[in-house]
Amino acid sequence: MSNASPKPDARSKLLDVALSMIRTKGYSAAKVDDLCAAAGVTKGAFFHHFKTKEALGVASAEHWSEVTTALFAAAPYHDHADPLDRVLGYVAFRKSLLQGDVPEFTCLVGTMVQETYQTTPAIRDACDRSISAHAATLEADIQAAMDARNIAANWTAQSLALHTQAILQGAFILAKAKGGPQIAAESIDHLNRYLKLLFEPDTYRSQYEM
Amino acid sequence: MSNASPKPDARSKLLDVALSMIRTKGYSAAKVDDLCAAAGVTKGAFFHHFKTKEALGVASAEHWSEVTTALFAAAPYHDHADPLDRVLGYVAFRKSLLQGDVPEFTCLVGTMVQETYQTTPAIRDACDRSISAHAATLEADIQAAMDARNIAANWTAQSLALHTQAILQGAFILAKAKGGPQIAAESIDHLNRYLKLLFEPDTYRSQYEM
DNA sequence: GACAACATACAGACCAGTTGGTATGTATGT
DNA sequence: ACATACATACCAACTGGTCTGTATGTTGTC
Repeated sequence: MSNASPKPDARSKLLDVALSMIRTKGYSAAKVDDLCAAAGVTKGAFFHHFKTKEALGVASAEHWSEVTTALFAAAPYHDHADPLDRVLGYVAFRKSLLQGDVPEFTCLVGTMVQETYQTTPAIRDACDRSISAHAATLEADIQAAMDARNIAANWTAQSLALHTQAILQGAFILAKAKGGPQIAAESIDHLNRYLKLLFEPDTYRSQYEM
Repeated sequence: MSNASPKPDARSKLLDVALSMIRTKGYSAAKVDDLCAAAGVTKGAFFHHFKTKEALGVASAEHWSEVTTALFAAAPYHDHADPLDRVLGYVAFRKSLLQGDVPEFTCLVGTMVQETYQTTPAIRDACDRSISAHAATLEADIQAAMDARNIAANWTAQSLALHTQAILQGAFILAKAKGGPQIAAESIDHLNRYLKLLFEPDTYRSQYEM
């Protein structure tokens, strides 16, 4: 999967174009000819690198994972000493990503899984791996925050990590329906509020007087 | 829109089939021929009732609104005297709907808007109307709950109502990725917890000892 | 000269939409 | 009571374009 090939050409151009086009039009509507034209390559090149269109779907999800993993690994919120600050920093970072047009900040795998979960198990599984791996990076900080505060709850760090992903995915759907990121930002604010209520209810309530 | 015609045939069969097939495969992958075969009608009938496939998409969203409006109007949670109980009852009702296979409990318009928001404004707008109208029914109870408890917050009833919809839409995406409703149910549990923390923090905390 | 990385052209299936019909009912006039 | 005109609902076959995938050729590199 991870190759140090020094000449990124047709394959990576196709993958980059796929990330953009599938987020814009969806997987089914992103036709092979469209992808080739947008990438500036021919169909021969496409089927040289990908056995089928489905294989491109799987590879796109894996490429998405690599791109986003690098993005989040480089983000500054990891520097906080307190794990809760890292969790809240993650949420703030997600909010800061809501820039540009809707296709630019929405999630490839969340889009793709909706079209493929019943018909194309290979793509669904690739999307699941991408979401779950990302949530796992957050789960570690959530668990550390729970341990640091001796929180004994009837929910798990994993379920909360996945819940944050659900909120983000749902926020993207609303942003698509409403044509802009504002409603998504408000949903992320609610997520931030929930996390503070869970981990620091007293501080939060005195701060906001509810 | 609402007609009391006593013999609706091909048109309503096509709409019912569309709700099911689009939720299963998505809008693009639901081909006109597939829809006709599943509905037991011919293509001539299809294009007699719908000028284009896009028109079917719009009509499907409107049909979805009618079906779901009736479902929620008949649900028992409206009977509670306390508006907060109605809100929490709504959430519990949503959780109780997570039955059967994934295509049976997921949302048509949330699925469809992801494929159409950039390419087909008429469908995107129909999806937005469906989501927003549903959220508005919840917003009234949220506002009443805020008034009843004199809650002065830096969030609005509308943003919270839409946030619940975001969580549900995102929960559906996770259910699709993971192949079952369990993770969606856990996300709805988090939503329930958030609402209790917002509206009844003291009761909630003594109850669950966090 | 073997192999990878392309390009070109095309096959065969698929697909949205059209055409030209039929069956049935209904409004109107006489 | 019946004829004419018209509207609605539907059907089967077809059209022209689109789509994924293939077959074959070319070029650069080790």
